[in-house]
Amino acid sequence: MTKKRALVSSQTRAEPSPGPSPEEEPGRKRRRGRCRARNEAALHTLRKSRRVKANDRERNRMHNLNAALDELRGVLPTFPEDTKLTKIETLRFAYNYIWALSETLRLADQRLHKAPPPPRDLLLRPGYLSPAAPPSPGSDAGSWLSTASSLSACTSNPSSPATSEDYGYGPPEPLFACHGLPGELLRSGPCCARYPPADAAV
DNA sequence: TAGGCCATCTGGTCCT
DNA sequence: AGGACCAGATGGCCTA
Repeated sequence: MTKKRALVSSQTRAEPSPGPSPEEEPGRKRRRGRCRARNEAALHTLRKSRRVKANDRERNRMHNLNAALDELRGVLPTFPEDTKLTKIETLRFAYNYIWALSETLRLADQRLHKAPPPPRDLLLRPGYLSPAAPPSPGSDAGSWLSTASSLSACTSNPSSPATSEDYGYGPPEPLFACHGLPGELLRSGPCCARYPPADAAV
């Protein structure tokens, strides 16, 4: 494993602390030079040990970060279940997933308050819940609903970001496409994050 | 073999 | 001063 290998290497790679040179001789000037050499050696070992500590902390920090990322993976539905999303996929998918969940809540809330339900044929339209353009947080769903007809279900590829925008704060990629009602979205939509089912297109 | 993903190291910067 | 955070560099592993 890379991790173990690197761990070992970081431990073994530590250079032996430079001791006093063998050709040291007694004498005043020599002694001063020896002091300097010792100071430098001490400084060197000090720096070295600080670096090693810093490396250790950094490694630990990244492990914590990865653990958090794993937890996030754990709550994201994928298909097959043991699919491991990459880091970037996990983050972008989580973004979309949260958006989809809140959109579902909003729709449910609308219905609860007797708002006219969206036409069923619209709900059943392929890609209804797969915003190709932006589920930007707080945005109105209407904007992307209008583009729904141009979407194809489960065709996006999250692992190949197309533009530099993908890494910025621009609209997220459509990591999944959903076919059907919001409930179905929650159950099966995001499974398309990585392996779009071939029969997903309705 | 090229490209993607990842872990680690490292030096710089900011904060406490 | 020391720790946290960050971004660039490097090298290994895996897959198409």
